[in-house]
Amino acid sequence: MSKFETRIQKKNHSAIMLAGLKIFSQFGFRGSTLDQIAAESGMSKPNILYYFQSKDAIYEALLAQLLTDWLKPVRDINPNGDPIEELLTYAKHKIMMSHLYPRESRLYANEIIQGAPRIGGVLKGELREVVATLVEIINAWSDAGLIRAVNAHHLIFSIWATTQHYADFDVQVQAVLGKGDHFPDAEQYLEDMLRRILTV
Amino acid sequence: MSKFETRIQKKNHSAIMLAGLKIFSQFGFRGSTLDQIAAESGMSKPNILYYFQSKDAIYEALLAQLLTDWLKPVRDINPNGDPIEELLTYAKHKIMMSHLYPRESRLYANEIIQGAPRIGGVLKGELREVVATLVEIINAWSDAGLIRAVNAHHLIFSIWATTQHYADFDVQVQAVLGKGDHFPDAEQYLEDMLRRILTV
DNA sequence: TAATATTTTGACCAACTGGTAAAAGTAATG
DNA sequence: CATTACTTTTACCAGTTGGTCAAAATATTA
Repeated sequence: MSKFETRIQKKNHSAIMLAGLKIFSQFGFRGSTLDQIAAESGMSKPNILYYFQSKDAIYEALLAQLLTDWLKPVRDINPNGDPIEELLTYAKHKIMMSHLYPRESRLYANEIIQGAPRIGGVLKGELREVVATLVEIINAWSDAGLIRAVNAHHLIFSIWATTQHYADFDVQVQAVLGKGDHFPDAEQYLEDMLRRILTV
Repeated sequence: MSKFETRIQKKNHSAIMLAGLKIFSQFGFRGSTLDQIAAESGMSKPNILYYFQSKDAIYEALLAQLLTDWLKPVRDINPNGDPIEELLTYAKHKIMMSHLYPRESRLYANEIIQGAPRIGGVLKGELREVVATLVEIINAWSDAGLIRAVNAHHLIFSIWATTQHYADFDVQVQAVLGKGDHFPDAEQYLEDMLRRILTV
């Protein structure tokens, strides 16, 4: 009686989510079609609409899952841990996410670039709160002299920007550096950058 | 006989480009429609197609202009200037571009995120070359002991990522920081970051 | 296995898509 | 002012879009 009971429902539900992620992350919401998602998932269009009420519903389900996954590691930052190691762990986690789940990153980027019409509320609500908490932690660290005095907000933005860049702008990175795995170098650079900025 | 002679042609050509920039930067190529561009420019759809052969043509004209404008400041970096000041000038130029022309940045971001189907060649050609030249300059600087030894490629990526972030993710920045002009703070943070990374 | 519940499909629809053709309207020029 | 060149619009088209519906196919259960 509750959500997604049968094995068929489970299988098809996740097949649609996976196909939707692939298509939406590449073309954005308006640029994606149900036919594409149907083809990608190997299902018929009406069958997809049997599991999701609408194209919107698929997209929103993806975004909801994404936001949950993304906010968690920010909350996991320990105010009592070693400041530089805590931030480094977070940054490395983010760059690993860009490596392993670039499509999720691109889906989010597409949504934000287009003005976040569907998750504007979450940004001004949950995200803002989570950031505010982290900013307080960072400021407490610098007040205690454990890290340099930096603009905490822009520090966070710079971590987001530099880590997500490798997922969102992957094509550009590959064009400049050639094909291959550039994440080890990226991670090393990021670590060096953060240590330099944060070390007193 | 040559391009865009009459005043009407000049006016309408640039009106379409402006409207196209606004629409394409928000919805991406496939998410944008000629009707939207027509409405935005205050012209009829057939009239737009009188000045541009197709929807594609408008988009490609915008991208072409963009790439020219973006590659220039990279080429302007002077190998004989003061290294840190040269890179700082470039970074500040980029963040100013994000401030003044966020839509151009978003147009480009949309194109790249979607796999750069139309400018892949330029990326692997001109962009790659320009970056290679800059990388050599930076490496020469660090070999000469004028700046710290850093991964030049990833230094460049981090400048791009952090500066463009304020245009592409503007909605997110506004959601977190509240409405207002956050570019002065962003620029100051960026300067601090770069000085820290680059100073021997 | 028969009855029931779930899943899938084929045919279809109205709205929208990029684009066309021809004619009407407007500006420039002799 | 008349002719020519340029500009704009109206009406239209074929293909695509998100979505519906009823029937068919399949799975589950008594």
